[in-house]
Amino acid sequence: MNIVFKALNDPTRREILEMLQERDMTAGEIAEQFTISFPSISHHLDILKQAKLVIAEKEGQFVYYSLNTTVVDDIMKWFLQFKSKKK
Amino acid sequence: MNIVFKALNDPTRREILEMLQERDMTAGEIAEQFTISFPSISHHLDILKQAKLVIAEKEGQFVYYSLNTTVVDDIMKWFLQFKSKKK
DNA sequence: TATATATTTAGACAAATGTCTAAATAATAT
DNA sequence: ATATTATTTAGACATTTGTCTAAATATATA
Repeated sequence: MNIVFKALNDPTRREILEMLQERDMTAGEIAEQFTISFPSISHHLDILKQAKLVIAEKEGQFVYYSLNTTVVDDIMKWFLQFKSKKK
Repeated sequence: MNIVFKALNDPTRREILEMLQERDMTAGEIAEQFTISFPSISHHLDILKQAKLVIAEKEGQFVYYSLNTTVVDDIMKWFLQFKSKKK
């Protein structure tokens, strides 16, 4: 859980997640959308991967990234505890 | 939104939120539950307050902290975008 | 007024984070 | 085989973060 919140605590990484919600993309396609360097984006992707928020699949020389929504479900469950209490 | 994810990115602060989900507590009561110093807890409470995740109300010499669930709702909405897409 | 209690503020410091450039790895094309 | 393209790894560096102790502020009590 810690690692997931850590991964979400960066605007670039959250934007990557939003992009991947639209369609799967290669590392290069993702990096093109930002002004920061390719290695920095690669590092962000690694953090998202560690948190299992994204899945990476190699196809030839490209690496396709896609969203892993099951972890999003887990986070949602954590937040739901704050809704259950009757006021 | 940035400030909220930042506030959530710490296990102590998340634990404070879970404690406040049970009942309102004073800064001192909260601090007692942890091994870290009072000033550190005070700092954590300040970050939660900045994110509007908690509300602080002074009563005499005590400061009561309570959960602000409306911000939790906003976060949930952000996560919901990842559920809407049909696969 | 002086003292005790509750909490925050200030300043220091080590560890973690986000960024960069340069180099390495891997696959494809000439 | 060599060059090109896609991506990651390594190392450096400035900024941010979480923690601490000491001091300050605010309220209540003797």
